[in-house]
Amino acid sequence: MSCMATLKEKGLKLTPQRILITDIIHDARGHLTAGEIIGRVQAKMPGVNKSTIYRTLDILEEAGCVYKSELDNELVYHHDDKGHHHHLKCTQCGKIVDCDETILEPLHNSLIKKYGFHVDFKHMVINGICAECENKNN
Amino acid sequence: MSCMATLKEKGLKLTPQRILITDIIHDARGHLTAGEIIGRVQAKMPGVNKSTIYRTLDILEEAGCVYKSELDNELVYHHDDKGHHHHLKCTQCGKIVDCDETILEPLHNSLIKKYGFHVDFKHMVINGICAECENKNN
DNA sequence: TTTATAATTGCAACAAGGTGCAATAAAGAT
DNA sequence: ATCTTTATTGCACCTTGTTGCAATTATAAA
Repeated sequence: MSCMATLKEKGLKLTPQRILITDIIHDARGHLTAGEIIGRVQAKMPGVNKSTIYRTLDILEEAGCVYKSELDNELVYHHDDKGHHHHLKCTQCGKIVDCDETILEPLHNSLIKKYGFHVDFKHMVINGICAECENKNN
Repeated sequence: MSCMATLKEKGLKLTPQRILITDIIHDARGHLTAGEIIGRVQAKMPGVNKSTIYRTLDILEEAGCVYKSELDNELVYHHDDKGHHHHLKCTQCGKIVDCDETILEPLHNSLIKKYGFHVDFKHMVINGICAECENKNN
């Protein structure tokens, strides 16, 4: 539970809402959409406002406790300690395949060389056509 | 103006609204946000509803006349004939650097090899830290 | 030129996410 | 245990984008 400690170090207050939200993300395996988080929070603590939840998620993200990415025009969050990985999303069948981080290393390096640009490659979502759909199409 | 021809071939109707929207994207250099398009359309033809505009943009995208991408949680559109390129967006200073398509070729190939996944690499937005900000930080 | 028909529009309502502000509550000081 | 300060909450409202549906209009046929 170092998330709480991290927040405290930043001079942030440990409110019941924040503790609950952090616990929910901790307990989840894989990612949760903002909507799922809102549902789970309000099930345990009715009356918590969605803006509180969005704000807390932003704080946790900035503190490095949680990663935020975008899937299907929805924000998704997951806890730090699952390791970085990326999502290959098939725009035809909707299937999502996880792929590991190393595949983006070469791109990372060439962008630094050519543009001095340091990419933030955490849980990217890459759209395209998966192997099965590609076969069906041909 | 082959956009209009393309729409006609698909059995779609050439309404004044569609013609205006298509012209505006044609006339623009670089990309336009959805909001900018809505503003320009309504300046020339007041009363056109935003849902008409969003729907037309989707149709034009599916017809291959226009490319849609996402910049800063906003949809941006640009006309076909500017060629593919990508945007490197600095999350610190907000600056956007265009980079050319070839830089993603190796990734494209390795995703096909490892996962059989055919990435749709049109006008991606890649977040990170630009050279200048990186220098300032150190 | 009129008519038939299917596509399209505008509208109203909705969903996700974000923001300014007054009321509230956590945390340290007394 | 109480007070003070400052962060945080909830609220109401806003923005971008989407959707179902009745009214309208482009198009092609008569």
